[in-house]
Amino acid sequence: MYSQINTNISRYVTFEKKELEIFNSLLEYRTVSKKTILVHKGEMCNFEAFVIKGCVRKYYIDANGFEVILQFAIENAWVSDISFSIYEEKVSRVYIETLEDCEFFMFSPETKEELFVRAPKFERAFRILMQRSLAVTQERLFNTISKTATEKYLEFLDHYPTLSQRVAQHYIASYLGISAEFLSKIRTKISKH
Amino acid sequence: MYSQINTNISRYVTFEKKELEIFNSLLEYRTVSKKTILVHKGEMCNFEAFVIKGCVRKYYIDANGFEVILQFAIENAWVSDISFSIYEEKVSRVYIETLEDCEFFMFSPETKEELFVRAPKFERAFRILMQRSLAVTQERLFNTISKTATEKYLEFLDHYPTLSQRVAQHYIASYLGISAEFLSKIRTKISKH
DNA sequence: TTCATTTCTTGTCCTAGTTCAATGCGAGCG
DNA sequence: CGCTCGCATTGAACTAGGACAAGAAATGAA
Repeated sequence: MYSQINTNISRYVTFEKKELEIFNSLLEYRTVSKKTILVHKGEMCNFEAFVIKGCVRKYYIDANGFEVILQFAIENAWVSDISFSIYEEKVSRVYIETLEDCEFFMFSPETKEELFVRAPKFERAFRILMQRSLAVTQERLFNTISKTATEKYLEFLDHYPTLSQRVAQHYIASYLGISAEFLSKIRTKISKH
Repeated sequence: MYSQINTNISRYVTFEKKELEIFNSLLEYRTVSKKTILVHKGEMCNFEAFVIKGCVRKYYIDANGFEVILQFAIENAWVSDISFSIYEEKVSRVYIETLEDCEFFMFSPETKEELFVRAPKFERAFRILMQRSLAVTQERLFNTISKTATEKYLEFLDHYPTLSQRVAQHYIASYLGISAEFLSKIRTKISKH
């Protein structure tokens, strides 16, 4: 049961058996059914979740009520809602919604702190994880600015080949920062090469 | 001399005097004159730099030779070139260029590792730093997708009030992901409210 | 001071992508 | 079994922003 997450966390840092046991004992296993929004019970809770199975989207809602998908997370990916508007405490809120029936391992901020106290090496693992997320997000920013819609879509298919089968197209459009209609037009154009 | 960087690194983690001494002893002080590109001597060197004084831009060049500015860094900010195209080892390369005469504290990856060995608490500080960078980049991605050029420019002025005085406008345009000409038009429209 | 180079502005034309329908099409549900 | 209802497609009209070009202003070197 834990092998999946242990492999993932050990990708850049090697842990002792004992450290992994501490890690695993602090994880909360949760199943969540399709189309549920993982609500933060009350206050600002920056949780962290590891997707064992399933698919979620993380999105924000802009001033005009428009959704912008910032991330899809599938098997072996991490999602979290590290709070986002730093400058001002704006209303822009993150939503994390399951798109399929999901299994997670979850962390509260407190248990994460406990982990770092009891096994400090995890600090390093999570730093590197953060760094990789940052690199991915920067790449995405770069693509968003410098590529055409068609290029972005083709690159998306390339990087996430399974995802286009699993999620609705208008979600992909939202992820790419284009309208659902235009994505549809791109697709028909591509299909008749 | 070190007070500036020590204040910065102590923002989210409290260090002992001794730890800060180790930290400071590993920093390399460097002055770089205006309009120089901080080259990576040869191989892939993901350095980290703290800006004591001055202003730099970090940018990528896309497939069509177009520059995209991903970050401005001024006093008390960090810049680094964490390698970026993860999926493939593409030609997309990062450039970090000084826009003014600059003073830095710099780290090589090796000295950073040495720091973590000798004072592990820094692992935590850099993790939190990473996390903040990620949040900033996500915010930027969100803005790039969901806001109009005018909104983006106004927000830029709001967040970086001094920067618009210090750097050329076409750099700001490149940062906002719009053309220099269009930014100019936005400015004239704004000025006659 | 002068000349050169870079930066900024302004106008015209153009296009990638949006918005707003209308229509078709499955898939889940009672 | 029929009926929604959300999703995808297509078309037509519209617009934010880009590309190009040419002049004005500013910077900077000699």
